[in-house]
Amino acid sequence: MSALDSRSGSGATPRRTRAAEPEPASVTLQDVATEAGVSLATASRALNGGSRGVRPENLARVRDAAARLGYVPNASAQATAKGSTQTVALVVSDVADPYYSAVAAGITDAAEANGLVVTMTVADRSPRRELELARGLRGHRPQIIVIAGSRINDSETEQELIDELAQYRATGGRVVLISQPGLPFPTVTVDDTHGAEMLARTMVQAGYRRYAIICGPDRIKTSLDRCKGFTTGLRASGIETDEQILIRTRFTRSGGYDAARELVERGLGDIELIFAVSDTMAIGVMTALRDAGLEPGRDIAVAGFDDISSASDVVPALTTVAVPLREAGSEAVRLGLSGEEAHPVHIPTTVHVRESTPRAPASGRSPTGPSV
Amino acid sequence: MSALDSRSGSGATPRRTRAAEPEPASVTLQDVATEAGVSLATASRALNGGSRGVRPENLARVRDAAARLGYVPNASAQATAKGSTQTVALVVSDVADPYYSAVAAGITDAAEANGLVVTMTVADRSPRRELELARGLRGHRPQIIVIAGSRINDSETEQELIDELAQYRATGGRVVLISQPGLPFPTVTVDDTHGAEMLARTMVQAGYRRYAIICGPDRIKTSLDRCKGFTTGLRASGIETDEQILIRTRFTRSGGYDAARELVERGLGDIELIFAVSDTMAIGVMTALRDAGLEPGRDIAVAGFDDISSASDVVPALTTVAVPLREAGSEAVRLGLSGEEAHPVHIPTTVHVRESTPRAPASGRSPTGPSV
DNA sequence: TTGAAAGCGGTACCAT
DNA sequence: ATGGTACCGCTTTCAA
Repeated sequence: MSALDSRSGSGATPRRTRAAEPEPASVTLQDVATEAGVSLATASRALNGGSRGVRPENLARVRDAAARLGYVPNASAQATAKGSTQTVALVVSDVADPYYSAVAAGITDAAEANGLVVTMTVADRSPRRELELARGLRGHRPQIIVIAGSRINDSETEQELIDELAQYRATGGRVVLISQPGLPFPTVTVDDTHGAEMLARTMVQAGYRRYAIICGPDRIKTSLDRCKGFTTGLRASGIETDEQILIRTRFTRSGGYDAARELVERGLGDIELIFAVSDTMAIGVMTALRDAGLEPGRDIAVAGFDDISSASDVVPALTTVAVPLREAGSEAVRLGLSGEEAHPVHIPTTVHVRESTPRAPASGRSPTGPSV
Repeated sequence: MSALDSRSGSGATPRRTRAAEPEPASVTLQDVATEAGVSLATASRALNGGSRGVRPENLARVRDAAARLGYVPNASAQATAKGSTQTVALVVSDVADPYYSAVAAGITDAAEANGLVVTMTVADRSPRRELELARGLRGHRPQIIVIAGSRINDSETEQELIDELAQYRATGGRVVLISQPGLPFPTVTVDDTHGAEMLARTMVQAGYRRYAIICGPDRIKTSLDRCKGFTTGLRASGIETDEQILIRTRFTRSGGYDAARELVERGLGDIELIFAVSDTMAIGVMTALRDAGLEPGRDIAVAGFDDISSASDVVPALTTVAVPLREAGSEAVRLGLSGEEAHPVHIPTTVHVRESTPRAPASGRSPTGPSV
């Protein structure tokens, strides 16, 4: 019987001896070391330390013991000892929203590919909550904190958030923002402006000349950018300002509905295409048109932005701009890991032409639409 | 100056400043204690220990110091010291899938309400990956591990997964499964069977008598349950078996499309309503009908299951059964926290009647449909 | 190579 | 109430 009880003072086994265990306690590295007949340090090196400097024989011994005991290293203990974790923290506004869940998917993809685990929190579209979460997350000492939210002008909590994140960064953390440029941190943004511009150019090429543009409140940057981008594209294609009508409404489906109804009521005139700055709004537009007896895609064309799944399910399928949110998510992780203090990274968007905007002059089918 | 620092950064890093500026290294509880002029122990009690047994004056001192220094407790250190974390681990098949993102939303809701943070991982619909993740997650010692996946008969990894989870549970962890009954752990399931049955009854009441049922492979439990539930409902409402046609296909949109086309090709006969076991399939069905020159909702009724967002965007809006996945998620956390070794918890579903199944005999609008 | 031991940032028991 | 201190489980010098 080897007398190598190196544990704390007492000669008794550290674990309970005979009493019934209320809590089994999980296998520790020390257990593995003992089982393998090596020291704690060696066991640690064998299981982690890259196995460098451990005699092959011992290496095998330790690995065997670990497997036999079902040992899993305690991540928290590793983190305290090393001073760094293997996690990336994510703050989104709402997981159930396809926009954010796509981003989250991209982030988990990239994170897992790098051996990181994602801790996800939901800010519920509240800047204050976002701040609280950032603070709490700091306690977990993640390698990266990614915040994907629709920044709204709220300078009050904004400064606090910046301070919080700055403090996190000061201790070695990396912050990456998604779609909320203007803050002093590396940012990944979707190229809304350019996407909208390309859509406009494509529509003009398809033969449309007179437009109604339905957008949301200007303080929502996403909406503003898409709106501006679209008009820029029209102008660049030679469409005059007096051939465009601009309507401002809520950034929701019913906002789109109401705007389209208003449009119909005051007379569509010779408008050929209605562009709504989000697919959701565009779907509201379609509904309103139908309710007014107009058939979208036949009587009047409609286009949206985002390429949500409904966009291709709707009839006629909606022409829109696909936003690679998943890529935006992965890119955020990449950016965080790379340490670059890069300028805003722009994620390109893609125009998808579908049945809601048939090629105006010709009578053929839509020329580009990939899926229906 | 006490020379006991052998850390990497050399002794140059001052442990405390004389005035009020934060340090480059992150603030520790010891820093706060020193700043407040109390012991580590007291600081710990003041900041956590429930403030019981700390003189109000010191309590304030410590809290002030903490705030001044921007102290945030190190979650990993707390976890190692306490032996338990404040996290719930979630394994989903695919975050981007609305089904799972809804579940995830419910879980984060409930978790955050209980002061827990969620670590989310994606199994990518692979049972093997699910197993690996479960193992890795165990290392984080979460309070609960929730697995939301579509269990498929894969007894190979299944046993390994059970072993892994059992080991986790043996050390005090809680396991909760969502929608994959049959495993020896607390489970939350959606009441597919009953929902389908209610849908059938509702449709019969609405006047439909002859049905086609399109379902997926029987090994997908969800599909099977819905299929069975529907036929049970029909039978209970007095619909004879020879008034039903059953078609088996893939559990996808194109599966629905193909099945409906086949149906049309071999003659719809006097079929009045097509029920597809998922909305996605139902949308495929609608497309196929249209392609065959039939107008869904007018020439023939269509119903689905899930109430995905497209269901209400499609025209005509799809009659379906809403599945409260978000509630299923919250319920899972509740179940995990409660410690009940409950029988499977069933989450009830709700029938939503919309335009795709107009009340057959009468000519009025749909009687129940809440939203359009 | 290997083991002993000093932490990492906290918690909690034990005297005082 | 408060401070001293023995851990928690693991990493990483430092000597041997």
